[in-house]
Amino acid sequence: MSTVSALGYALLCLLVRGPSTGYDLARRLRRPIGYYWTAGHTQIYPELARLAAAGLVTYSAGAGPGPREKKTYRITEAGRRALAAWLVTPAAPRAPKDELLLKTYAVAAADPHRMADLYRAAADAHAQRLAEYRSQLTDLTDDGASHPQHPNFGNYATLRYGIAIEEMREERCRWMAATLAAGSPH
Amino acid sequence: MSTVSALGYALLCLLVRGPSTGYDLARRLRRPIGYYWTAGHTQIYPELARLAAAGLVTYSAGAGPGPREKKTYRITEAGRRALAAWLVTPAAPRAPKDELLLKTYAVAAADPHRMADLYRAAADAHAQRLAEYRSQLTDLTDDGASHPQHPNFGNYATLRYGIAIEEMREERCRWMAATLAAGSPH
DNA sequence: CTAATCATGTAAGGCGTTACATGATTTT
DNA sequence: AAAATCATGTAACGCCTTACATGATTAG
Repeated sequence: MSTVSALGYALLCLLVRGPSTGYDLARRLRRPIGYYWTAGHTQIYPELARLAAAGLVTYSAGAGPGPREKKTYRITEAGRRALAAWLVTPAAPRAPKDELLLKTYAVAAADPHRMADLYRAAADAHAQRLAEYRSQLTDLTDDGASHPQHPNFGNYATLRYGIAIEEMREERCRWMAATLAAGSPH
Repeated sequence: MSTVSALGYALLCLLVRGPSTGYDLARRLRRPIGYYWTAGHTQIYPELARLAAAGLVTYSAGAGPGPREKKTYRITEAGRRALAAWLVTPAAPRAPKDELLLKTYAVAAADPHRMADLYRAAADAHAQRLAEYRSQLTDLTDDGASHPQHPNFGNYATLRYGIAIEEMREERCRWMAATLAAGSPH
């Protein structure tokens, strides 16, 4: 009984939209999925081999640029069924290791002005990412991807989610910076 | 050159507030930190040994309830300095593996009504957690922890952060459920 | 001429979870 | 009598990152 890992399903999520090489999957993982899921090629190649062994993907091999063959992977019918079943399964709750929240818990153990700087820098990083997301959202909206039937609705919905996350985090970081600065006159 | 892991700093974050046994640290990690950082005792005990070897904590041993000695750990001056330095260091950006966002990306590959059920269930889970957080926030506010000088300000700030996260996620999940339902008449 | 891109893999080591192992005291 | 709590550890295994390894083509 071969259980598929979350990474395996992430690859199926990409392959259900079209065939790819392992290299191409690594590239497609970087954007937009890379904002909330990452994997390097060293994880992807062995995982593709496992998916192929389980019959969830197939591949056709040809001449590659390097010393090895280039393999193009496709999702199978069994792969589609496994993906559809996984998609509607509730995720087991996992604690999302958030280093900034950990630092917030112990904020009293460091200099308040230096901590305020940290939150200001984090807020700026969130603002920058927000700008990227918003420009991508404009393109998708122009394509009509805001309708659930549109093939790119998944991209649209994840972006809306991501934007809401970044907005909230930026606001929280600004609040922390302001509160720390106000509470500790220099 | 002993580099301390994030878990090590998490333990220092707890020990800076007071001495604890390894068992007690596991308990204190569950709430409120457990919402955004977890560790079982099997990780904690070896990590405490490493922190002790690095001179960041010390312990006093006594008779325990089981066959082994009970050890009470305390943070050292070197530990306080290391913690303070880490707190003001910007975190390396790590992708926060979010399974629900992955499923959102591939939402088109499953039945829309079943997916709407998934988002409704997730929204309810966020609502339940919100209720817990809000009741804890009330207690802290009554204690005056909303001021940055108060010893429990760290708890207050993390809770405010956590509440903002859960509010945003609940709202996003409700939007997904409603949009999917509206887009696919039964 | 150098760097980036395309393309595929292995190996070592750290991080994290689950299972195994022991045993006294307190609560149900 | 059984279960939960207090208390500390080891071992096996899976996930993930970093480093190592190869080599053609294209862009600057």
